[in-house]
Amino acid sequence: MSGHDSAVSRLRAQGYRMTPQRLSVLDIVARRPGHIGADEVWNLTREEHPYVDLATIYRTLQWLKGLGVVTEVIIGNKLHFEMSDHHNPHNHMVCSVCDGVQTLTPDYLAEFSRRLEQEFGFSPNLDNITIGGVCNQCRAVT
Amino acid sequence: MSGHDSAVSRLRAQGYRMTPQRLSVLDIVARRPGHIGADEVWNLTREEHPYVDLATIYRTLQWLKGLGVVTEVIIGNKLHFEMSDHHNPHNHMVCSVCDGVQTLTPDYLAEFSRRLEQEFGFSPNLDNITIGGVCNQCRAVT
DNA sequence: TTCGTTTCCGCAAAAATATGCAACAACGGA
DNA sequence: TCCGTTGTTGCATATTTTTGCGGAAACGAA
Repeated sequence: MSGHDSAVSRLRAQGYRMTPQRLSVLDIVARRPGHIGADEVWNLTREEHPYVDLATIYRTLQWLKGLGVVTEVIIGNKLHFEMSDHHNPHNHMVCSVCDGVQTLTPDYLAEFSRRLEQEFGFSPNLDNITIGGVCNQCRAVT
Repeated sequence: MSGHDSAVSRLRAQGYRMTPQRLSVLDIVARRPGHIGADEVWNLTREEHPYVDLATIYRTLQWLKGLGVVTEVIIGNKLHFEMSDHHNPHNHMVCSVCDGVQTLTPDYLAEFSRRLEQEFGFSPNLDNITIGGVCNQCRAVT
């Protein structure tokens, strides 16, 4: 059993049905160090359950994202996912040149977030935010 | 002539070819107060040029975005665009409940941006960033 | 004004993601 | 263990956005 057992029991406790599809998706995302694309999740899932539909993958991933179990990272024009680590929460900086990903503790965004809340009453959800830009190396190449 | 003349001459000066399609897209986005969806740009463009292809709309919009002429706003799962106003630059907060949009001066992001640059050598591009979350009213309804 | 170069566009198709609906199956209760 | 309820899935299809390619057109040069 991989490190997503607690997530599974929590979801079950919340009344969600843990289907083989969902378990498989969770397992695959948890196994992967770093992020994984939706298409790749599908391919890997089908090795175990050849019948799963791609729509189910997308639905499951969005569902897990909404529950805070996985985090979405936008790389190029594609969605990637990784397990949310609530002990080590982080955001992502994605280089638009090399598609490289660096992580960032949410401390960097805390002040910003607090001000939006205070000054506008707007509750930002920054969990899945991806910061685009150009990384050090790619900028140097120019 | 609408307020995008300067943009047109600047683009022309930079050596880009100003085709009727591009002029039309620019005109439509400039005319619209606030943001407009890609599909709607297409519909309006076709009233003048019935033959334009949707692909051209997307290509043109991405091109203008890259040049800083228009700003992208992600609303729900759709892309919207508006003229960049360099005298009054702003970002967007989009409510995930009501899809309402509020604007935000980039001052709020300046400190954050500066730190990414200094501490990671990462140059974020925050021009087109959209902050998701829940607005005051929608939170109250709960 | 015509010509040549080079960018841009229309078309077709693909890629990526989302959704409606009927059939199915998870899980608590009998 | 079996059943019924109700949340989920598979399937088909829609929607949104992107891309490759060959022909068309913009714009500077002659």
